[in-house]
Amino acid sequence: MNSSRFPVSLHILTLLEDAKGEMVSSDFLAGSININPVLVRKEIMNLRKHGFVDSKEGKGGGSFLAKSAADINLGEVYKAVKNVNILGQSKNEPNPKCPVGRQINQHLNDLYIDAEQALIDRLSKQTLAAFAAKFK
Amino acid sequence: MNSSRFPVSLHILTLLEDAKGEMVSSDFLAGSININPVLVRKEIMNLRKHGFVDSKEGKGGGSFLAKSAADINLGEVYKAVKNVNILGQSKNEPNPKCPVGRQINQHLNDLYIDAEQALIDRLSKQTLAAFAAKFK
DNA sequence: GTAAACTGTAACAAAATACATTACAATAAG
DNA sequence: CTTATTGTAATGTATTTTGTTACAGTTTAC
Repeated sequence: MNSSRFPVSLHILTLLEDAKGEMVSSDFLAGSININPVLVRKEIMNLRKHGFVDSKEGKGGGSFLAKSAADINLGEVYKAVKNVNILGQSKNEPNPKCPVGRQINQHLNDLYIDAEQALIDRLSKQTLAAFAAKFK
Repeated sequence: MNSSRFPVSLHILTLLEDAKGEMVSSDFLAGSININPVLVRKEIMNLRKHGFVDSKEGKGGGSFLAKSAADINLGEVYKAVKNVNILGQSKNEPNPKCPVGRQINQHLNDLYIDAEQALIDRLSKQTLAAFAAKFK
């Protein structure tokens, strides 16, 4: 997917933590983030798939954290949300007749995995609880 | 700019290191990377601006490394190329009436800077020379 | 039991971004 | 003076991201 999924997801999670277990509607979330409610629901679908939140349908429904904010770290959130390579896509097909072109995707990939791990390690040091506490 | 600037720049630099100081034309580079020569020249403009390469116009012209590959590390290359936030853009305007919306961009930004620094630190451990040597 | 407030999800539209192409002036070599 | 090349602008095309509309399904409350 896209480029603003992490900020959107973190914004959602922060609002849910703020709500202290109260149901929060996708319309309310969308209003704070200032994006379309359908996008919020799509993002919530993903957060739910990863066990961070749960939702209740019907009148008075909405979403809420499925586990304590202290048990969610930002590295996990990042992993739940990222699907593109951090250092840029290498979707193109380099020239296989060139020794560099032939091997570069493999080497880039190795580099990506290593660099991204450093990023995730850093993010994992911060919990959602700690992040949300900054808004107090 | 875009998502494939880092791989393209690194591909260029690797080819130039491979060429051992010989001039390499943007057409040749574009052929290995399999993108348009104009994009290569634009990327080279940036690499030149950052002192990694130099170019010579006219017949027989092309580009070459402006300093030893041992003195270029991948963190520098990353910094020369990245202009979007690593964790995604937060270009949108969250609702200023919401306590979370009002402050989130500042907190996201702090997080970005911290996380990106971890990434850069990791990338900085590898030189262009070491990366290019993998293609031997 | 039906109206209201929601979620879930698909289909489509619009906007933004990235990438490619064309064109051509300027430069340098031979 | 011809040829190969960079530098750069302008424009077109494709891809990706985001927004919108629509509506079926679920739950609540009266």
